[in-house]
Amino acid sequence: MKTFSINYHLFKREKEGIINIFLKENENVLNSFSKRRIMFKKNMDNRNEKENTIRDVANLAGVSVATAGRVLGGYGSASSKSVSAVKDAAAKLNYIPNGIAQSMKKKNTKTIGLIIANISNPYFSSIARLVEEVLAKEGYNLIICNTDEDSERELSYLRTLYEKRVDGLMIASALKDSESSEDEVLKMYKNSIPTIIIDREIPGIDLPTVTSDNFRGAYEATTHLIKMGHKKIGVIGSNISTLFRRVDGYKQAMEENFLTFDDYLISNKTYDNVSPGDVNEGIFATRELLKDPETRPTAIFPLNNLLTTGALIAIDEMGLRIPEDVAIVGWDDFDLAPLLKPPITVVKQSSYNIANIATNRLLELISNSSLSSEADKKVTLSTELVVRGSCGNKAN
Amino acid sequence: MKTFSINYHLFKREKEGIINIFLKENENVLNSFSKRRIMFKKNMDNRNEKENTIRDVANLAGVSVATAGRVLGGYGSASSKSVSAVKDAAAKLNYIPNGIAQSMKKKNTKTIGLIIANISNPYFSSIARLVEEVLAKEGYNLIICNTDEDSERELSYLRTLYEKRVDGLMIASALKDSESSEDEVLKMYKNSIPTIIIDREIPGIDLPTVTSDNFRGAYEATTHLIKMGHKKIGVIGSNISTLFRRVDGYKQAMEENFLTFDDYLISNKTYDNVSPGDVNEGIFATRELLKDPETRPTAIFPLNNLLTTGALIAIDEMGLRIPEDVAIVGWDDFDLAPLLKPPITVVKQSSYNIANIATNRLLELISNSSLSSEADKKVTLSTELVVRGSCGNKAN
DNA sequence: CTGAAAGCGCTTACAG
DNA sequence: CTGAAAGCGCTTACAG
Repeated sequence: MKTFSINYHLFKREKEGIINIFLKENENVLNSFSKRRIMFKKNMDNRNEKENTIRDVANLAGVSVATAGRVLGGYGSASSKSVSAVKDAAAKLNYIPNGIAQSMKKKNTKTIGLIIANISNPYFSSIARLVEEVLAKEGYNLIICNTDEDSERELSYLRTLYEKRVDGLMIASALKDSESSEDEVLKMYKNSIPTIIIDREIPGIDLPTVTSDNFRGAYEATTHLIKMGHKKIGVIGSNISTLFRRVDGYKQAMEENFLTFDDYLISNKTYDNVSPGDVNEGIFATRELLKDPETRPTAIFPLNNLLTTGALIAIDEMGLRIPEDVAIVGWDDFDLAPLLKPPITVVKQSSYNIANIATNRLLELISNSSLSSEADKKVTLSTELVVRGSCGNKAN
Repeated sequence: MKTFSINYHLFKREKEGIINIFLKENENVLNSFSKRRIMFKKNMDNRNEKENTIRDVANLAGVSVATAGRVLGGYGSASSKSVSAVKDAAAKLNYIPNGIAQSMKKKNTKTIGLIIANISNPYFSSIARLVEEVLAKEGYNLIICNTDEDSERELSYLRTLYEKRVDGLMIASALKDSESSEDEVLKMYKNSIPTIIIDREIPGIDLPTVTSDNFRGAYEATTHLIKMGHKKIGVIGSNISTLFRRVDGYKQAMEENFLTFDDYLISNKTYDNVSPGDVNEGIFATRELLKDPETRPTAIFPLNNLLTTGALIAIDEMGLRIPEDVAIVGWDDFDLAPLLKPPITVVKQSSYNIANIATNRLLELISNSSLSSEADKKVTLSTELVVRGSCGNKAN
């Protein structure tokens, strides 16, 4: 029995059909594994063969690689004769430059990473939409990473994005307040990639930030409920740093109005297989909060959009009436809010502004390595309380 | 007045502070433009300086670059002594490999491109969510591109993604039926990047496809409305290829029931500054369709989720009652559908299944260069009519 | 197990 | 205006 030594150069000669002949001749001797490896190599080689490089273009145009590069890349100058020869050749070969090689030399990738909890959350998806739109105009592409509020995953994404040498990073961090001061985390963020933090600050990390005024938004919503005569108000929201700020706003409003709040009114439990702040958390938490007619709050305030959806589902399920049995203020406005019976009062934050400001600052950071006005390194956008009909009025 | 020739080597000596001295000495002579250029160069050099390469790791570990690569990349073998020396060195230098250079050699980028109409459309965002999740487990990142149903933008994205040498492509194409046979388009799609078409077929392009059964979904919904006694049924949806299929399903159902449909019942107008199939199109089209009590249909069927939202908004605005004044079947289920008064009947398609099947096939395509079963190259998933209360019953 | 060297496909400083 | 050559940071076939 013969042995076969299939070396690299043999593969290279695939053009001349050598591998095919080789395969035919020895069909029964080769085991299927090595056959598969050879086929794979063939496929790869085929793929590569199709790919014309700038060298092919230069050859066909009868100029040097340098000149071809100058014409195609628009850098340096070339005679009009060279220009047309190269352009013709490129068109004929259907040449598409290799951006990887370009990135290698130019030290940029024209790619930005966006790290968020969950792209199917309308709040994040509308941010992503706008970020992508502004970025696309400047020639950047967007890589999207879903953390599901898991900081492990966030760190793993960060590492991958660094490896890919993205030109910039926009992060709605899953890091909890306690985690953010760890050394390793800091190291990741402090690496030299221009970074903008959105949606929530990362305590202890000094980077440009664009957030809503979470504290004030929650404070105003709670104050509104109090004005409408509610004294026992429940909030829903677990382990996300934004929500901590909102809970603080709630507490402040309660205290200022001399209202006490028992612990059970602040629902911040996490549930198995439910990521923090998700619809199901809203459903489960609302059920628990409202199940006992004796102790239940007269109003609830789910602290983000998905929790709001969950709360509405649970309330409907339980057959409770809004606002007679329980009033509600939601977080984030949504198209159908005015159509529900009754229409839902919400705290509205502008994903449009967050995305726009953050993206423009990121672009500024990328081109200048610094922000023009250090003064407003932290941008806080005010929220708006949109009063509709879901809070009732127990005051009159 | 002196002239300055600041050459490359001078920049390289920035470490020794030469540029800083140079800048100080000539502060008033340099115009701000050249100062900025010098600062930029400095910044770039600084950035690069920080970046440790595998060469630095090898030097520190006292081994060759090849050995360092073998240890860090996990290919080939190395002595345990080398392994620990290299690992220590890498950790000490906070070494993060350059994925660009790796891609250059390995001919892959571990990146997939997803081309969709609009990531802020819940249908697409839930697809994106799932695609990203499956992909992330296999070590791929996802670049997201919003076309807004504009085929020009789609082609431009395609080109960029080819330049970036993504390993695979998933496309819900904005191409209209008429455009898809153009030569240039075909050329783009026929390039050697593994590609899966989702959501809608591209006529004339023979690539693996995963779609819902749009025809049948619309046929069933229309049939349901007819069974409920509706004879004058309007549909809403403009220039998107999926919607053409749905219109066909509607027509078929109407014809089978010997119902005539005037042209005005098929609302397919486009509006300025409104991308096809968007909420505003739903609002505008519904207003027109329902404005005249004499001619208005007794039921409407908006052909996608955003159009459905728009229709609901318009109906509410006009003060019409569902289903007494107008019945409605929506496309795509949504969390709040059961909570509206009345609950909305919808055609439900499974973004979960589309995303899952499409992603797994793409991964298969990437690793095998072909699909195992050519037979089911085109996968069509059935839809489900979820009957709630928005269709009334004129039949009794 | 290991190192020297080639090469991936570009860009660019240098020298005509 | 143009070409030869170096180099970006890796991987890998080859030869010890």
